[in-house]
Amino acid sequence: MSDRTASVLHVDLDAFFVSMELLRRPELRGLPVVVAGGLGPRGVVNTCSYEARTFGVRSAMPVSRARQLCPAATFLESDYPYYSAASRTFHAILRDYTPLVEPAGADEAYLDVAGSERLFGDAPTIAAGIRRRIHEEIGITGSVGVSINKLVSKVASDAGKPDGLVVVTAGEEAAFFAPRPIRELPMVGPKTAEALRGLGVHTLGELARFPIGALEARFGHHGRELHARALGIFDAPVLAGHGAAKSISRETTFDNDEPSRERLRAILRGQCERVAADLSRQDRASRTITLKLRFPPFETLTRSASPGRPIDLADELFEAAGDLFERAWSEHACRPVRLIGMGATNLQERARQLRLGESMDANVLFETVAGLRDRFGDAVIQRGAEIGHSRDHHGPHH
DNA sequence: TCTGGGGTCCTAGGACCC
DNA sequence: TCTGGGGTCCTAGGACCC
Repeated sequence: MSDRTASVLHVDLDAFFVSMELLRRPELRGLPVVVAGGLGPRGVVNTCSYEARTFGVRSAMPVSRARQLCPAATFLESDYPYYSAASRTFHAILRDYTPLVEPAGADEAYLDVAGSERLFGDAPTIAAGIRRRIHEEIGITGSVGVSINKLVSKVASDAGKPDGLVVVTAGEEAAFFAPRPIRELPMVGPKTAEALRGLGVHTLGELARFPIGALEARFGHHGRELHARALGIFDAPVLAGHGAAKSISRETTFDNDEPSRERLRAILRGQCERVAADLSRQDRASRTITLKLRFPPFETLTRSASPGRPIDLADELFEAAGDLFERAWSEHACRPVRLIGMGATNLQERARQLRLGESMDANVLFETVAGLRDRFGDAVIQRGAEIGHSRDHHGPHH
């Protein structure tokens, strides 16, 4: 069948945040542990230990639900600065084997080792070496899938979790996929899975045998793609690096729905400053600004505007986002807001120079603030109007 | 159960241009 | 009169991923 050799690896750290917490809290090993982005009333689970999973706890689940399912679990708040050092070590290990490393988040990446085999051995040998080094140098376990493409390697590493190595030899892709449930295929989320089950399709083998025409009638172009993927066919190559960002955004969900126009505007202003700082560091400017509002119970709207020229300063972002906010909010009768956010999209390289007489002080200030927030977290510096807000109890006190 | 925050990609309709 | 076809940009929303 295939004359390609299996040289694509997907490497994934196991229950990354929880594994890192267990390193410094070994007394919790073997117990249900849940790490959540926030422990407030609207927090959701980031990662949980395999012991917690036996109670039905899952990623992206509301913390309130996780507490019901497993009241005995230890609940911890995510500590991103602590995890990021391990993440850098992880990616550095991978780059020791090939420059062809495509990061896919803090705790996973794809590698193509076709050009590295003379130096380091065949792909399964390299996979074993990577797993050993992750364990020795970070102290946690990782899983690896090896196959001819990114899709099959991803499914393979998931199948081996935790602490697994799964090799799918060339030509065996469809057979490896056939018995697996459709939800294990990347691109089949809750909605697509429900629609497929409605067609009587529960496994990837059933999906592969389903008539393409019927899939296209139901899912459009999506249908043809689903069918190909069910057979393990996937062409996108491993691309080094992560490329320039296509959008930059910040959003905030309130513990209690926020009714105050002034406080909403102040939060929005802070978000514009953070986005402006990111734009500045990446030398990018935005041609489209998007405002996001969510009203209770869970009704989300977005409004966007494209000013005539690319913009990148906090004042410019806030001028656009503030206008969008005023219009959208009054359309919704100034109801209390569950979430407010803004984003810069349609990014392009920033060509602008600092104009004579422009407020250099303000730009220097913003970049200083951005640097402090990088090192100590977003809560370290806040505008006066943000202080005393309901979400502050998450942050450090000064 | 009651749903974070940061992203990517796709669709679909309408405006506008040739 | 009352109408083609293609291309591009913009906006709003939604599915999906980590």
